[in-house]
Amino acid sequence: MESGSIRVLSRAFSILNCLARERAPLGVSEIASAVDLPKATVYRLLDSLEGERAVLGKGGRYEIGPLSLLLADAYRSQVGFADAARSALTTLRNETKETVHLFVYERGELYYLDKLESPFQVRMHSRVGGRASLFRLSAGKALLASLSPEELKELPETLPDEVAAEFPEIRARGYALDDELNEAGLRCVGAAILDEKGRPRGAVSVSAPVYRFPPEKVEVYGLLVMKAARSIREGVASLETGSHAG
Amino acid sequence: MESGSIRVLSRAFSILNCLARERAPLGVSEIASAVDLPKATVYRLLDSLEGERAVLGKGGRYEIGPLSLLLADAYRSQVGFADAARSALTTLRNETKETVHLFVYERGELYYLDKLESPFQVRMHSRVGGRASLFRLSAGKALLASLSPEELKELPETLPDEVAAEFPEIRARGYALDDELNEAGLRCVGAAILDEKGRPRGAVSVSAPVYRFPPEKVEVYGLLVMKAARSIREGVASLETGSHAG
DNA sequence: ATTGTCGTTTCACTCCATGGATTATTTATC
DNA sequence: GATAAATAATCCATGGAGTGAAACGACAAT
Repeated sequence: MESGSIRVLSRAFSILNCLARERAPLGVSEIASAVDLPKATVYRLLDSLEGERAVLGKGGRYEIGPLSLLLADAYRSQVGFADAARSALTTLRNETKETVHLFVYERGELYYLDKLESPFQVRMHSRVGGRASLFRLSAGKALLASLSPEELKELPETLPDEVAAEFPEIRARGYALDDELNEAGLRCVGAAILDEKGRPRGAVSVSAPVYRFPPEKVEVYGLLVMKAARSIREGVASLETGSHAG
Repeated sequence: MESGSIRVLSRAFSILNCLARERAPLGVSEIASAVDLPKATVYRLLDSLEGERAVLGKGGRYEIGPLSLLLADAYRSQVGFADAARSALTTLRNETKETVHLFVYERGELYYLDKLESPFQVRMHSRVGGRASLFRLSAGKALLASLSPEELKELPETLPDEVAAEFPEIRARGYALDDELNEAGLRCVGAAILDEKGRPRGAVSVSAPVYRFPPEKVEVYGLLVMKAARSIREGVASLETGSHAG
């Protein structure tokens, strides 16, 4: 249990997280057993959440409600580069014809902010809004390589040595490479999005199955990813530490 | 006060709504006065919300957190046509070079689901996730025109006669027109997105200032909007009443 | 008809959120 | 750099608000 956590709230959010995971309308009993709470309690919480439009009740079945859109839109505008990144991502996807990801870095953690799928149908089970690994993804490693030593020490998890060993190479190239580290048969390159002070705010990456992503393409895609990262930074009026929305 | 509403929850969500409105980091005191609650209470709620990643605390200032992304992504996938619509929206925007909106219809209410801005810089103060008027927007009227008489009676608000009077025309054309009704100097056309049973699930619209949207273009844009609505429907594997995500 | 399941409602109990007061910390002013 | 003002963070006695077992009603399957 966290330090200051109001029980009703953590319960309510565990229901929301449950609904977000399932992505399908669930009944009260299903939810109750999933979050391990009495039916009556879950029912009351759902009722209350529905009043806030955080969930949507459809004849006894519940799902995530439209309030989420409002909040996510606000979050995106706070991040600052989310909107500006859309066109850069589109370009990158069109240039590579592969799946591209946008990440945002918040308080030592990396989150999927957006993605554009490859036109080829290949499963990539990344989920927008989910937490991403700083150590296993190319985007994460590219981001870490641009942190100061002090910032590296403040990370929630300790930095593995083998990741730190890659930093000189990443800094020299400008992008990070991930060779089937995260997932077998998948290769990706990622670059950090830096603000005006050189601090990382997020990252971009291109991922593809190795059979479409041979070693000789690494350099090509690497440069494209860097170009995208740069254009995202430049496309934003201000990427100051306290970026406000217009 | 709603029927079954847990006080802590409605307070927590009023804080989230407040942060979403402001779109800038706020201090505890600012929030407390905005939502009219004691500072200590707001502080505790923020602390708890931060633990859930629903808000993000940055040195005494708080903003919406990344959990919103996860929830919104789930909501989009539940809606079913949100992802499929992206490419149809892009096409529509490129064809018209004007701002296009995507709406979702839920329980008698219309919500902004997505938008693509015109390359021309004209302010259109729509906010993704916000509620949209069923009676004043072309998209709303197009949607209403495709509802059955029984469904029309179940609407949260009573249908104005002048709106109902437009239905025959809208049904004949296949799209609805809004002549500066919603906002002076703004014209838009909208079409409903129907599922396999002919029930409306959402709508698409094109909006432009009248000086770029003369009467002779209404028919052209109207047909394009209809084409987009149709392609969104067809782009979705299943738009059944209980649409699940893959 | 019967049984089982699930959503909904009830209500007495008690636990937990409450908020005024206090302290710590940061920011502004001279 | 000392003082003051504002704000964030902490504490704790209190009672009202959330709790959940149980009962009810609706529906489906057998």
